[in-house]
Amino acid sequence: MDERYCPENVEPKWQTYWEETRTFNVKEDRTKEKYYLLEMFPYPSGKIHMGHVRNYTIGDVVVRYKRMKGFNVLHPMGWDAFGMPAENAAIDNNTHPAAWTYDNIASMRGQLKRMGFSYDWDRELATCQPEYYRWEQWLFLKMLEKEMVYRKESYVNWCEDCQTVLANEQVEADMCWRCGRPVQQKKLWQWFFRITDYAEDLLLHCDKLPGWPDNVTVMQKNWIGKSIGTEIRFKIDGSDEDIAVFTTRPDTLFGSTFMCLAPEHPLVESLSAGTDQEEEVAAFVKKISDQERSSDAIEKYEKEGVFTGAWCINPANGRKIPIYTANFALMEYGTGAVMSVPAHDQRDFDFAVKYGLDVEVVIQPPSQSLDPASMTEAYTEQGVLVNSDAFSGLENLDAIEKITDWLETLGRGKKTISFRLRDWGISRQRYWGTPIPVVHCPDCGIVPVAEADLPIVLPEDADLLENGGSPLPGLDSFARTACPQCGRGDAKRETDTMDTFVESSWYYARYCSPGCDTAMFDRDAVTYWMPVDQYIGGVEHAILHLLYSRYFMRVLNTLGLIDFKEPFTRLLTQGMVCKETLTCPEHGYLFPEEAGVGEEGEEISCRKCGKTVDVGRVIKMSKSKKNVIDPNDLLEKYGADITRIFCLFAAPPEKDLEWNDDGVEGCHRFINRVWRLAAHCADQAAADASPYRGPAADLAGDAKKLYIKANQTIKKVTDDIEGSFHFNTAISAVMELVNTMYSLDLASEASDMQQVVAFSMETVILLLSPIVPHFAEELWEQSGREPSVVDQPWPEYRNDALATDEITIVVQVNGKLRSKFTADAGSDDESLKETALGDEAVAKHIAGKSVKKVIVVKKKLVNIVV
RNA sequence: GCCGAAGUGGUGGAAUUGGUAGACACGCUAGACUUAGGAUCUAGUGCCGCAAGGCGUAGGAGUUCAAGUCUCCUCUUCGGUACCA
Repeated sequence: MDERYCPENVEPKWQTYWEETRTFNVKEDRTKEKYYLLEMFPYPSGKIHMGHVRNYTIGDVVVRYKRMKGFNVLHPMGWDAFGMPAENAAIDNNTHPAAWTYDNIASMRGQLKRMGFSYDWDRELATCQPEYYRWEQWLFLKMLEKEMVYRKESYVNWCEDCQTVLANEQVEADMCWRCGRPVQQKKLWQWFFRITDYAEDLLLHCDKLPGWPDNVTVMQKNWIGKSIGTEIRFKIDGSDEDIAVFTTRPDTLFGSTFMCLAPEHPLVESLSAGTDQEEEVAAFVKKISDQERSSDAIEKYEKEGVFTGAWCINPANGRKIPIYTANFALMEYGTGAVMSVPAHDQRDFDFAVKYGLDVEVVIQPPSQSLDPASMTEAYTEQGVLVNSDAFSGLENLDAIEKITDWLETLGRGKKTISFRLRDWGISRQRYWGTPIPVVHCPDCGIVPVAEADLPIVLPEDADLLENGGSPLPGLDSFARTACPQCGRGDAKRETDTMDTFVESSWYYARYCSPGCDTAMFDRDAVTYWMPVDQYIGGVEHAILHLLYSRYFMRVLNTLGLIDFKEPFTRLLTQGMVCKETLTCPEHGYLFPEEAGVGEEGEEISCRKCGKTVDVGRVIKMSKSKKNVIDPNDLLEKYGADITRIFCLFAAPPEKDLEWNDDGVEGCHRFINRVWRLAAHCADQAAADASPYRGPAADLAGDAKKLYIKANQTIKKVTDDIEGSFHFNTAISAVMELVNTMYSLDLASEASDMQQVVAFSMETVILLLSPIVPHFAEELWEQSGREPSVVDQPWPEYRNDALATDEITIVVQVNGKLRSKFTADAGSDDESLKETALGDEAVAKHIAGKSVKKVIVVKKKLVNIVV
């Protein structure tokens, strides 16, 4: 046996063994309970980073544990292969997105294999393969048939200089990231999935996902954002037309003193036409339309608006109020029109102050009297209605329903439910994605491609354009086609591709039968494996990816393709791996080794140019932020197992991890401590002893102590994996057991001690085996057992071997710790109290005071109140 | 802005229903052992103090015999984001 653990010899040996024995390849087996564990598949960016290592290590431990528990475990891996980075890399490196992507897949697959992850590689898939996206196109056609997908006009970021559409990420401070020119908004016809049809159901089931973390379901609920409110119709002055608004505060209707329309609202142009305001309105609309309309960007803009020149009538009191168009009114929410009540809405108040509009108080707080002239902010709390005709005097919460009912009798309003969730726009004016399978015919309009013609293969002979735009519209061999309906030869194929979130919304179902070429998936396989029992991935996907996946399963369910609706039974949202940024003004982001390490208080400087490095914030590691740490260095130096155990030991999985590899030496030492311990045990009589598995009561002394510790450790590790995935505490429990073994005289000739040592050593190996599998296999084999440790059952603990005979009792005086003593585990409260009161250290603190009360907490503490 | 989290030694992190704050590690300080290693072993290590003792879980209030844990307020950091009318 080597002096120390040599990963360079051991790890390839067992990786080959697992591969040759096809240990992790699975089939449907109805005699066994299934367990489907999935980690979010990676984007093939080139190299795996620490976030992947952390994510996949967590999953791998659970998979190996469940396997030992007797489950038939599915653990697949694949590639989320379409997306923008491939296009950017293609332009930068003069290659093709496909070549770049497949190269990256090859090297990342190699890295994952080197980590010893237990994937069923036979099920590997990449979403850029026509065999995969074919079924996505097929589903699109089904959805089109059922009107679950539709077209409408909507805005995209547009760079006039580059003549191309930009993703939000490609817009930096309102400027195009390529040419630095201002970005405009451009209206295009785009495809949308009607996810809002499922808003109610998606919301309802947020409460039926007990295996999901609360923060995720809460975020999803808020994202869907159901609000019950009232739609109120205001008559336009001098016209028969109405403007509908949606409000959750109809109780404030009498206080509405102006109205705001979204700049995109269809009435904005017609209302201002012919008025003095026409030009000003047009200029404002143009200005707003050039601004990025994402919330991040909008925050930067001050609330502003322009009078449209038109007025409307408040249906409650007949008051004539001005109609504005304002940048804070959104076309996507409610009706695109806001009834503004400046006295009771802060945004409206700010706007009213800025433009000198009336403020009318209609709700009075209980204790004070509001005066519009002296108000400095809106009053948004509860109160009693005033200035509201027949409704004055009502509590405002009661008035909500009463005013709504009244409006209904007037024919001017009704109760309405509104969702914040918007339909999912899936069109992307990009090359590297799934082609949308429709044809635009000058005669027939939009015509779906025939199912028999699928897949519509993304042409791989296209060259990316320098401006980053899609080459597809200009590629006649792809874009020109015959109309599937009338046969007309000059029809144009749809050249937009799908949002890459579409591929990731169903890949987990495809893993059940990845080779299936007659359907999206084999129904029997999906029935057996789905839903995913445990999904693991970054918390940054808490909303979009997870919500889209839930939506997709509902679509498949509606189409009769599956019997369930929720894709993921349990969810673990893993924290991000973060890193402090080090930025040189000359060279941009620096890796730590490129920056000179400054002494305390000293400035850090760049090794290349000597300039002072800016030590920035701690942010998530990501390709785009160029601060990824390459796990290869760790892997080279320590091997897979030490990298794995270190990732797990550093922090509990749901927590963010600020990367720092200082602690890795400790894990390295621990592994070698176990290695030497195993070697030592093999030299002892324990090598031949059969592991003790009887009751603790039959043991005494060190043997009993060790036996109890081993049983406690099994319980602790099992509970940690099963319950919370807190591997860090599971590992420290095993460290404690190992420390206990080191502290005892293991060479004792006593046969029961030898049996307990054999049991403890076996326990250590088995408990560590999901975490450091190569290491465990090697020790298992060297202890003279047959491979493989992955086929061993998970160790069981005995309930009669968990409690020790003696307990430590803490003594407090007025809640402050003053003394401790040990007592027999069976001692009753009264005797503990006696001992505590008689304690020397305690006597000092209660001397001269009278004991008012003594609180005894069973087997824990005594608190004396004086 | 909104939604969701997090804040504990020099560092990563432990702490059942409120019940010994700092498990387990890293680092550091001594020492031992050496055919000097990427060792290994032993002891110490929250802060202040010679000590008795006091102070300590982002900050401030509160509830309680007892608060890292519960309540309220404030601050900071992180993730998501499409200005919730």
